[in-house]
Amino acid sequence: MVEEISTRKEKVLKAIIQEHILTAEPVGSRTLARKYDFDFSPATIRNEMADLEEMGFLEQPHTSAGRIPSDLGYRFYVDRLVEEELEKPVSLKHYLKELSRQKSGVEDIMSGMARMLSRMVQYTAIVSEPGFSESKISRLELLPVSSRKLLLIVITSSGLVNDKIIQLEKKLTEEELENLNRILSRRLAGRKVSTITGAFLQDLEEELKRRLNYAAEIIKRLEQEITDILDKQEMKIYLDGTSYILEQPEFNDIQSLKKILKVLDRQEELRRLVAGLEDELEVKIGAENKLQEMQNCSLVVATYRLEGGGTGRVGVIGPTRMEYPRVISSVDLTAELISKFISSSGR
Amino acid sequence: MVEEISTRKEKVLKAIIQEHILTAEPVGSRTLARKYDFDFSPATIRNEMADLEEMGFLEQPHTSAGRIPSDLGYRFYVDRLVEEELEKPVSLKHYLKELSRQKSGVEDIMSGMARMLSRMVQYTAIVSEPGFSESKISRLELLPVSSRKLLLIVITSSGLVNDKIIQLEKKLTEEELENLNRILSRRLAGRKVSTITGAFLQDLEEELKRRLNYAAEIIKRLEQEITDILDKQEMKIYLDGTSYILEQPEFNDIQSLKKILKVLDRQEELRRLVAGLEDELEVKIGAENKLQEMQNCSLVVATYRLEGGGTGRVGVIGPTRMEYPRVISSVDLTAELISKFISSSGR
DNA sequence: TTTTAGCACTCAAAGAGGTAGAGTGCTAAC
DNA sequence: GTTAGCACTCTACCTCTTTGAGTGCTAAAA
Repeated sequence: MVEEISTRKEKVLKAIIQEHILTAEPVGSRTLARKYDFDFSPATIRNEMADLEEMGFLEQPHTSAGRIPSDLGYRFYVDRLVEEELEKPVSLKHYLKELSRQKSGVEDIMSGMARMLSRMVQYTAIVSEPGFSESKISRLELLPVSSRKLLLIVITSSGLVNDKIIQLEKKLTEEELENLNRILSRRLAGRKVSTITGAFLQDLEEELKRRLNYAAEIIKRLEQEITDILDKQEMKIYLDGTSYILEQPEFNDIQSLKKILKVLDRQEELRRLVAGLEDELEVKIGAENKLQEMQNCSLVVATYRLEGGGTGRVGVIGPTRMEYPRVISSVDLTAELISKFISSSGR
Repeated sequence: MVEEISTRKEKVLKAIIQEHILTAEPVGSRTLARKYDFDFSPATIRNEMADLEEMGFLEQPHTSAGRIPSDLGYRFYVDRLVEEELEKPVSLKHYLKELSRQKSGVEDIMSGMARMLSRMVQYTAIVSEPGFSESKISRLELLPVSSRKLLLIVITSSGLVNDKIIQLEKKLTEEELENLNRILSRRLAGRKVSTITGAFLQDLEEELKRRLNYAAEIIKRLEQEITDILDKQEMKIYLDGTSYILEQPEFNDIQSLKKILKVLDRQEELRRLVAGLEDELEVKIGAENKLQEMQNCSLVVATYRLEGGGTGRVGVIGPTRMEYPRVISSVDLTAELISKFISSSGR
C-alpha cells in the first residue's frame, strides 16, 4: 500500500498535526482554513481529510468531531516533515550555568542533565547512566578501610568512578594487599571491560592462587565483586520533570494518568524502555511502544557516547501529541552535552 | 480550652476515625451504630458527634453528610489512641531477602529501604542520605587518575564512602602527591566533620603552604573540594512508591493530585520537608505541614542514627486519612533497619 | 437527667430531557 | 477538480427532578 501522497495532502496533514499539537483538540476543516491561509476551501480540506483518514493518517473521535492525527500520522510527520524545522533550542546559557555550579561527579551530571532537558522541553526527561562495557579500565585500586573491609575503586578511561565496599572473612596484611593490588592492576588496567570474560577471570584466578597464598574464598569473593561492579546491568535511571505530565490535557483523566505514572515509578520498566533502543536517535510513537501503558505516549531517545568508550541513553517521555521538532533537537543536543561534560571532567 | 473528653466520646471519635480511614467516606451515626456494637443508639452518637464537632475534632462537609475527622481529630487519635495498637509489621522476611541481594553500597541500601518501606505501608516513602557532620573521618585519600586529575576519597567511621574528581590546573609529581596525602591524612583522619571549621581550615592551609611548595591556588582548590564533599548540604533524597498516591480516593481529583505530585518532583522541597524535623519520630498532620500543597497530607518521619555518628531521616507521605498505627511502627522499624544495615556493612 | 424514637428538613449525587454549536458528508453548481 | 449550501450528527453543557443518606430537633421513655 505505497499510496503516493500529494503535496496538498501533505500540507493539510502537517497543518492538522501542528494545530492539534498546539490545541490538543480535534481539528476541523473550518478552523484549519481560517488559521492557515490555504488557497483552497474548507470543503476541499474535508475531502482531503476523508482521504487521509482512509489512508490511516487521521482519526475521528466521533462522527461530528474534527480529526486527530493517528500514530501513523505522527510517524509520517516525524519521518518526512520534521527535518527542515529542527531548531536549536534557545538560550542554553541559563541551564548550563546552573549545571556547572554543581561541578563534577557523574551522578550530578546525570541528574543535572535530566533536569535541564526536562525544563527545556517541558516534558519528563530520562537519562541512563553510562554502561561500562565498552570503556577501558584506567585504574583499579583496593584501599583498606578497616580491618576486614576494603574499598574497591574502579576508574574507567572515560573518567567514571565506581566504588564498592568489600567485606572479607579474613584479615589481609598490608603486604598481601599490596601484592594483590599490583597483580590486579597489571592484569586489568588498560583492558576493555567487555573483554573480561569468564575465561579471562579463570586465568586471573589461577595467577592469584599461584602467586599469593590466601584462601581461595577471598579470591573468589574479590572476583565476584569486580565482575559485579563492572557489568552491573542495573544502570541507574535518572528521571526529572515527572510533573510536566500533569500539565498535558490528554492526561486530565485519572485513569490514563495513573497508567503512565505507575510506569515512571518502576525503575526496571524504565530501564528496559530505554535500553531496548539501540539506534542513535529513536522516536517511538504511541502504540509503537511495546508497553501497553505507554500507548498514549511517545518516547524520544538518543544515545550518548563517551570519549573513552561507554554509552548511555537520554530521552523524553511525553504525550503522542508532542512537539517533536523541539524535543528531537533538544534530546540530540543533550546527548552531545553529556558526552562533552563527562569527557571534559574526565580529562 | 482543656475540655475533658468523656470515654464515650473517645470511643465514638476513635470509631469514626477508624471507619473513615477504612472507607474514605464521611461517617454517619447510623452506619457507625450498625458496624460497631455500642451500647447506645444512633441518636446518642449524633449528640456526641455534635459535641465533638464543636470541640474541633470533627468536620461536616455539608449539613446532610456524615462527619469526617479534622486535623485536630487525627492529632488526638495519634497522640492518645495509637500507642496501644502499634503493631509490628508482618513478615519483613520477604523484603529483607530482596534487599540483601543487592548487597552493599549506601546508595543501594537507601533506595532499597525506600522501596521496602513504601511496599510495606502502601504509601510513598522518602529516605534522606545520612549527613556527615557528626561522623568522623576515618580515611582520606587522593588518588591520581590522570595527569591533571585526582580522585578525592573520604571514608567516614560509619563506613560511608564519598568520592569526587578534582581537576587541577597544574600537574603534581608523585612525591608532591604523597606529601599532600600524608599531611591531609594526619590532620584530618579521626576528626569529627563538624569540627572542620573555617579556623581549622585556615590553619591547615598555613601548614600546607609552609611545608609544601605548590601554588596557593591548588591548595585553595583542594580545600574547596574537601569542604564541598564534607558539608554537602544537598543530601540526596530517595523516593519510592510515588504511584501509591494515585490509589488514594482523596486524590481522585486532578487538582489536588497535581499539587502533591509537584512537590514530590522537587528535591529541594522534599529535603526541606524532612530536614526541618528534628525529633526522633514526628507526625505532621495536614495543615501542621508548613507547605501549602501538603495540607491534605500527613508526614511521618523518623531519624536514624549510624553507629559511627551521622544521621538521616526516613518517612512516609500519605493522605491525612492515613493508617497511622501501621505507618508509625513501620517507619520506626525502617529507621532501625537502616542503622543496622549500614553499620553491619561498615564493620 | 440522660437516652432514644420519630419526623421534618437538607443537600449532594445521579439521571433525564433539552439546547447550542462545531463539524461532517453529500449534492449540485461553478 | 473545486466549492457553496444544507441536512444531519453528536458532544458538551445546562437545568430540572429524584433519590437517599444523614442531620437536628422535639417529645417521650428510662
